Amino acid sequence: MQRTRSLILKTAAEIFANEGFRGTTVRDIVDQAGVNLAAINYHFGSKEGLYREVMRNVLQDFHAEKIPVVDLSCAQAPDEAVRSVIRSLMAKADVQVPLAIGPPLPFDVPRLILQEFMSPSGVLDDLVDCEVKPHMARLGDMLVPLLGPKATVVDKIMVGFWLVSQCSAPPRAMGLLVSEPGGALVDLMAMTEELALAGVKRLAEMIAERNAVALA
Amino acid sequence: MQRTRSLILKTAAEIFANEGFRGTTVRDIVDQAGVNLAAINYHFGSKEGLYREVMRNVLQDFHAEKIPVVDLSCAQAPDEAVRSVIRSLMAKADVQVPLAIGPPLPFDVPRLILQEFMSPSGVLDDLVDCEVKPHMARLGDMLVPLLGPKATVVDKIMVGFWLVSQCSAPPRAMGLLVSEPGGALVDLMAMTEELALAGVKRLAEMIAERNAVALA
DNA sequence: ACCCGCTTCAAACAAGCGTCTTAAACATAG
DNA sequence: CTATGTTTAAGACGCTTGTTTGAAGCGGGT
Repeated sequence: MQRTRSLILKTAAEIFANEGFRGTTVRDIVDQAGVNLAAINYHFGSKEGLYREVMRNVLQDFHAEKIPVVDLSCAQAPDEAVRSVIRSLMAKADVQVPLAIGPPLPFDVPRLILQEFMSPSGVLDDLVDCEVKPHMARLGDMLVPLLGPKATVVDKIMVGFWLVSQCSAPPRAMGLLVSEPGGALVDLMAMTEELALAGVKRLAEMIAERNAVALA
Repeated sequence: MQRTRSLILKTAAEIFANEGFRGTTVRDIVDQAGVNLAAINYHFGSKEGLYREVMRNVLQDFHAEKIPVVDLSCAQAPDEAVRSVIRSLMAKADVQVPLAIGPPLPFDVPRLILQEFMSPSGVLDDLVDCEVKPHMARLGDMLVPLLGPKATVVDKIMVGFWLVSQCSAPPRAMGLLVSEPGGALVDLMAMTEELALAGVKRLAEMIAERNAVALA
């Protein structure tokens, strides 16, 4: 039975996203998951092993859910495709957004990734090249008509990284105000979507422009 | 002589910005600062007290260095004023940028703040209203011509928060690629500046627009 | 029934954490 | 000089951390 295993994975992803790798304790995880303390080391070898597995799963879901958008709509309506991805990236358990593709992930994926960006654990150093970057490049693929034919893989990865950071940090920062009376509540997500869309298009333009002059 | 005290403050700010509050140990700080372990509790009472003091100092420098820009240039050339602030915000010890105003702070201020955004320590909960938000509002003041006369304090704070997050998360995320051959090295900061400028103006427009319809 | 591999459990482990204590050196001002 | 405020030193305090242990529980096959 792997019920305990998946329970740990689900709970750990949530807490890792909230507290980061170092800020999370294995006892927090097992308490919230309602499993035994030793289960983590039994199933994943160590806290690091669990973190690796969480990231692997996240990126897999990431991959599976985001890719369909690319092919179907980048021909005519790239804006709406990008918007779908942005909404997906912003999907969070306690801030539900209507999604164009697939069910929302039960935790804040970009936050999980951004936690790793902000204070790298060092655990994923050997995984980032073969796991993380390819998935980010997929996000950049969507903007290939904007990036131009000379876009490198690095360009696409950069766009993906930018997009992920964009969908987590700004809404989190601004979200600290929603408790205020008169604060922008419902339009926070809409604003983020608008800004991310405009920004990612502008970023793509700048990259395309740079590649053009580099060519000459 | 309070040499030890200021040495601790300087070193702590750096490590807090890199590792976050929880990821930082007092022994890391005293080792790197070359001072005695008991010095932290002597001068600041506790690790939390040190963290509070670091944040207080950061926000003061913040205040002192950013405000002059507002008055002198928001009349004719708000773009350049915003750019100055953006460059200041991006200032980092190991990524020097030419600054329009004042010397660069010796550590990554927006990163320090964003660390707190991403996984709140709970230490600053009582300070955020009377310390953090006013300073963020100052950043929003700069865009008052764009925000319109109906802009609330909350609007300005939101713009400030957005700007801070914008100057740390995206360049950090994209910066993970600069080691790659063919990656965008020098233009990373320029791109961030461009995107942050365009974004903050767009954000201000959206807020002004919302306030306009709320009025009607 | 039995044994078997897989899983769960409470308890304990060593190491690291923030903090506190006591002591002695050092500086500076009155 | 004395007196007061800093700084260093070394050690220990509980507590939390990630990890390990050995026994107990479980389910299926012969």
